[in-house]
Amino acid sequence: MNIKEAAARSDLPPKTIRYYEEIGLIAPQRDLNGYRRFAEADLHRLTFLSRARALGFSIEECRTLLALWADRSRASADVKRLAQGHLTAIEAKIADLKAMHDTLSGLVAACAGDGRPDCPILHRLAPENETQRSNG
Amino acid sequence: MNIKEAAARSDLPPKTIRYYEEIGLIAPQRDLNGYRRFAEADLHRLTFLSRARALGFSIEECRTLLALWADRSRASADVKRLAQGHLTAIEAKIADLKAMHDTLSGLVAACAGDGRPDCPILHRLAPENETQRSNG
DNA sequence: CCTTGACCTTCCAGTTACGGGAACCCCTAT
DNA sequence: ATAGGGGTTCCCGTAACTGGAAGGTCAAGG
Repeated sequence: MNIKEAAARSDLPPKTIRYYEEIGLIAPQRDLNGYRRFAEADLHRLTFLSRARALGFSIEECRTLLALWADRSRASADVKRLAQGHLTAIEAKIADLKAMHDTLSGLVAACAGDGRPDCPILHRLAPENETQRSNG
Repeated sequence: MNIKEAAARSDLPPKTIRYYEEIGLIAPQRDLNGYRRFAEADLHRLTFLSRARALGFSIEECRTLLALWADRSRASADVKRLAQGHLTAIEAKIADLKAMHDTLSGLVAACAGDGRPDCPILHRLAPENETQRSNG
């Protein structure tokens, strides 16, 4: 199949597929006219990549996962370690975002949001009031 | 003060401060020797930026916030709208990350993590099993 | 045979918000 | 004079693509 069908079936944009070839994640054959020809095996790799990316794995993590997937003698411990590391990173990001969210939602709630200039959000950001900070 | 002290007092790296000048967020004076000279007003802007960035506002949002802060006749509604938009974006990111987290933590828990090759994580990513997917 | 339109190709630039490092200048103390 | 610890500019690299330009290919229609 050509790139457009591979894109549709893997749920990845053609541009992304070309990029994945460029960085060596896939290596489809070429037709005489230069068009990429995707075999089922290529499509499987693309689908694998699509799902791994959807779970937030980085490209380099995906590269490792692909290698582990291809290695019939892999240890599941290696996969688990990688996934656990990613999971921990996700948890850290969530914690960061939740802290921002808590602070910001309080400020938004406290802001009148009318035509007057007084605003607790700006007040919180302004460096005059060093004392009443609690977070940030 | 010189850049190092401004950096220490605003809790921003010198590189970041130079970058902020380059993109027009600050405009410190220069000494005859070419060194940047930071007045208190510059430091206030840097501190404001430091806090806004810590709350996750993008550079362009910070630019707007600085303008609103400087505008004594602003409407708090404008600030609130911007903050609310950012808050919504944060909530969307948290939701995405939580979805990843839920899927991934289930898979990690299900993986034996021993020397055997069988692995539910890879199984979930592999495109053979189209049916038993529940989340992607 | 020619054209149109939908494909495909490569290549280059831009995105976000900086960080690293080179090459070089300035200032103070010894 | 020299050593060190400032400062400066400039350029490259990051992650993972996306957009767009310039141009080749292919099937269908007139």
